Amino acid sequence: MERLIHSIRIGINDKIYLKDPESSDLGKRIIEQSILMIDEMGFESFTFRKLGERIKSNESSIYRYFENKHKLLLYLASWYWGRLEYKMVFATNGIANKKYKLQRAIEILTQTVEEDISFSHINEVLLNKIVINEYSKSYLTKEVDRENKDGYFVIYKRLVNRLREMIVLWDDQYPYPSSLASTILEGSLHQYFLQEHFPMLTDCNETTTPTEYFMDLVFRTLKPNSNG
Amino acid sequence: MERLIHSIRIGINDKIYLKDPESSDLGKRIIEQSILMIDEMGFESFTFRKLGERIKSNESSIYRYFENKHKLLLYLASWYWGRLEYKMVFATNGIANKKYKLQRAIEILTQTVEEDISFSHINEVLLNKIVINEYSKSYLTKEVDRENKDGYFVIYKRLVNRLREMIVLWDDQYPYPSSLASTILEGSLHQYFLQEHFPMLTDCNETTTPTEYFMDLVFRTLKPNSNG
DNA sequence: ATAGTATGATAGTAATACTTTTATATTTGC
DNA sequence: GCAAATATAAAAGTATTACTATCATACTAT
Repeated sequence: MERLIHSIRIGINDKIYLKDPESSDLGKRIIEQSILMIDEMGFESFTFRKLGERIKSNESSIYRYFENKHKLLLYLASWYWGRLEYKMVFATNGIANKKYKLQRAIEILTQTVEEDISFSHINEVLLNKIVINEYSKSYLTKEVDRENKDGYFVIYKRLVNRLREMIVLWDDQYPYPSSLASTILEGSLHQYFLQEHFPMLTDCNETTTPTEYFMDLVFRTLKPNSNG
Repeated sequence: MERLIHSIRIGINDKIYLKDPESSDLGKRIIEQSILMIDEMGFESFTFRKLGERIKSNESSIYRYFENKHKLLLYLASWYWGRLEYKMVFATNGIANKKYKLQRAIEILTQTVEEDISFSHINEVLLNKIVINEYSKSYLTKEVDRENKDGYFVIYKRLVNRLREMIVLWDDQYPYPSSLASTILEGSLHQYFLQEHFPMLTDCNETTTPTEYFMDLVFRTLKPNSNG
């Protein structure tokens, strides 16, 4: 089953890139090394020139794949959310018990990637760290509405919506299922960030995970609906 | 009372600036116009050169007040959180009823600034919008630990902690008061952002506010403790 | 064998994020 | 009221960023 997960290709909006990085060796090196570099130096300090030096390729060649580093971040984020969506759908598919289904979803969505078990060029542990530290920057821009219209955030939106649906399934009387779903996804990244940099602002630590916090929060908040 | 609020000076860590912008006319123009410009063009496009042109001053003069635009953002954010802290302390001070106290705090912290009633150079409505759109960028950096150590986020941390204390006051059995407090503050900004740009991901709209959502969430989650 | 496509090397441009120097106002201390 | 100190302005300079353009070369597909 793990092998099956790894062989799945994530369908990313092809407007995000100029040339599909999955289509060539250079493209894959761009993705592989950009993940390592953004993790190391942060998104602000990361440049295509530096990436070019690292992969011993030319800056201008990288520009043939991505317009700019912002688009590359959107690509990485889409890949990450697509992967998470797949994991969630896989893990919850066929579960009849509504509570258990929602529990499994929350589990998957609020866990960190602990080890990179994939054989691909994408280091999922580091990609997870990048999403925690940089994802907000991909939408906190003046271009967000145009890019949203162009479908750059579809996967993320679909994921929030899937979670929302499971919330409604368990409690169809709860008035804020969309807000709760978006709070779980965004808040989970935030709790991981706080754990690392502002431990005083969170109860999450080595022994308590964001998963436990959100699991508790959700099931204190929701009541099972009448139809079981 | 409103007048009293306005006459309060926010005590901002003096390491954030090189020269106190409150100490001169030029300093105040820098703050005043930077708020307008960051709101207009977004933090990425905003530069000290452009600000210099706008206030008809010299770029190098602005650099005598702030090392760079990142520090300026930290200054604006600190001012905003300091102001909010003051409003919250003022609004909750002396309330004996623990539930009502917490309710008032959540109300203050999750509301937007609707109109700029102050007579100062700081447009609080726009500053509130800036915090929604840009605050995350001030801490999602590689320098966050050093800057945190230097005390650049003390006001925000103190605010989260004050909220945490009121949560504990109402329910001292709840295991995640810090996480809940940080979720409310951060999540509230996020819900406002979603309302504006991703309405499908939130239940907040013209008729339902983030305040209602979080008020409901918190009081579904917490149970009053035995000692009233 | 050749046409097409991908990549590489080099150079160039405009803007950014500053720093430095020097000149000119303005304030303040006596 | 004057000198000294301080604040601001003007101008120029530097390194880096974020690209774009041109041309050469290599590899690939028919």
